[in-house]
Amino acid sequence: MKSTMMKALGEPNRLQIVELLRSGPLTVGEIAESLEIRQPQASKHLRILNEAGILEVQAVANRRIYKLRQEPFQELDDWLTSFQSIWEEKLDRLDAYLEELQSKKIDQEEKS
Amino acid sequence: MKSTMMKALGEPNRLQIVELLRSGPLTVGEIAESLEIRQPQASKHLRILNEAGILEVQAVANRRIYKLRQEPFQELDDWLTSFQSIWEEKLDRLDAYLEELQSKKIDQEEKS
DNA sequence: ATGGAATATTCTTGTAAAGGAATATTTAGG
DNA sequence: CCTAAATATTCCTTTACAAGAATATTCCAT
Repeated sequence: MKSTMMKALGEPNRLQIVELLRSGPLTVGEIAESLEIRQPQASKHLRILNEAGILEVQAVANRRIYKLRQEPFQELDDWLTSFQSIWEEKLDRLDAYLEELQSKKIDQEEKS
Repeated sequence: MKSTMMKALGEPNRLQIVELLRSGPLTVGEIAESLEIRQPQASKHLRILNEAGILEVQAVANRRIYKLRQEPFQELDDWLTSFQSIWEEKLDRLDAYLEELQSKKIDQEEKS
């Protein structure tokens, strides 16, 4: 679900992790060091991002290499694109809406 | 900040409000009714969305008409677009990364 | 001015989420 | 086997957040 992804990215450290991973895959330790947070917190944040479908892991010996998955970002982008088309059409129809309210009010007055 | 917007949209009701407002401006009461939540909760969620810069209000007599603002969505879209270019380049360079790790390991062995 | 409708705010309470410290797990190397 | 490194997990405490109920505010019509 989109709101799961949003929620995951709503935490500043996690958004920073995503920014970091834009430059390529990284290990937990590298991420923790970059963000200046402790390793367990890094692991926890990575877990949440992973469970939200934003990341994927590859185990290499001792290490875990995390990288971004493309799909969720693609999906989000599609969603936003679907906004663009509507933008001019419906969004700024405040005038129309006000008139609508106005006519409802008149109806109501006619009844009384 | 982007994470503020994400955080705001990370709450399911609030994301639904945004979906609703895609069809045009609405009053608090209409939103509450649509989402089947109580008016005070609707007001609270709208407040958070508003403070995140996602909405704007127009007072008309008794009512408050909320509508989407374009800018934050545009900004988010730009961010996502900036992902696309990086996508093929750096993201899937796991091979390269592994080799890098490998060479570091060799360095280390040379020292001992 | 009074009452009612629409909305916002406050207060409280339950629950989730984040950080810290400690501990468990896995893996490679000796 | 034993140790050290990298990572994950658990437990605890504190903070943040959402829903509910009640109340305040604003505005219009009478």
